[in-house]
Amino acid sequence: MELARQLRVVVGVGREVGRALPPETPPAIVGALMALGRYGEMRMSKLAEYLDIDISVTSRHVAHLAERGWIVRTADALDRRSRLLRLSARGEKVLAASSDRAAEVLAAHLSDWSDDDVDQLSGLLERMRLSFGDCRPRPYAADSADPGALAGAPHPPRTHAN
Amino acid sequence: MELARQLRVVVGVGREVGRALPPETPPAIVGALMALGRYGEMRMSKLAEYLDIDISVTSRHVAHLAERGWIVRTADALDRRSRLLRLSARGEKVLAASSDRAAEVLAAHLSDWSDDDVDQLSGLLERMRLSFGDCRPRPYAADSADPGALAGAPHPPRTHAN
DNA sequence: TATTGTTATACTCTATAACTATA
DNA sequence: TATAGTTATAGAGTATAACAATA
Repeated sequence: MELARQLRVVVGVGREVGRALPPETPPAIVGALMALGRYGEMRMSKLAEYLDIDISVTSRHVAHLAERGWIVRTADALDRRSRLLRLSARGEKVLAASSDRAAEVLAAHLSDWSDDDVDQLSGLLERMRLSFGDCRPRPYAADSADPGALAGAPHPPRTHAN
Repeated sequence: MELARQLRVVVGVGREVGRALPPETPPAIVGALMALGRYGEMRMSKLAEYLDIDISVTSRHVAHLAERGWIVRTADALDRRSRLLRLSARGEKVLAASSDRAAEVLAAHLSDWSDDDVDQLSGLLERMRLSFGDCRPRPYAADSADPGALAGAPHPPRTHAN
């Protein structure tokens, strides 16, 4: 599976794009902004799912965003344990600036790519994301000799759209 | 440029594949093994270029590989400052095991992808790598007002293939 | 009792700078 | 003087575990 090696390579490309970002908006922060900008208001657990990182890490990123006034947190009427997160006006501006910078770097390196090529790659990556789905670290690393662990209802019922 | 956001996504997928690797072979180490397995014997600076990381980081990874006997280092007769790196027999085995594990994870998530789809994505990623070329961190972050910095012969002459 | 989110801690990975040896 | 590589140090990013508040 040659794809495995290519994936390591893409991580390198991601680093390169990240290096071009200003210090105020490191890659992980921009990733959080992008997720909120693309999918709109959501709660912490959902953001962690989009970012494919543990919720504890997400919590720190969100604190970082809130300290700078880039997001607003409103109470979730249906579950007072959590709050809903969305970009503020300032957050939108920071996101736009970061996205523009990232796009510049990509455009500079991909100058000989046609729009179709870029769209094709983008589409395949989006599809790959969907194929991977929610794949954050999980407490079980069980091999096949643990029939009960995954049975039953591993996920709690969702009481409202999020 | 939607592609910028997709790139963050791929980084997440890379993490997911990395999480499946055993602790003895963390993702960065597997990346080094893969580069040596794919491109064969090379010197440190060339490996750093493939991995898109600073040579100091590469030095530590290589030390890690050497301590475990996964590579052999032979003298470079044309330049005694550097040594040539290549996989040992044990290194080949470790690489094979790691690649297999990574391939398993990918296959599990991409079970509904056709071979053509995978090849297409793999090809586009390879092309993207070539488009980015050598893009490790550089000491100059100069904007356009520095005409002399990049002129002349920025790279030393290559006295032999590496 | 289970779940959401927070905090403390440790580990992986990478970059910068100072240094040695060789070209 | 310049380059290849090493080591020390600092920082970003993430995972694990213990915890508080709510369901």
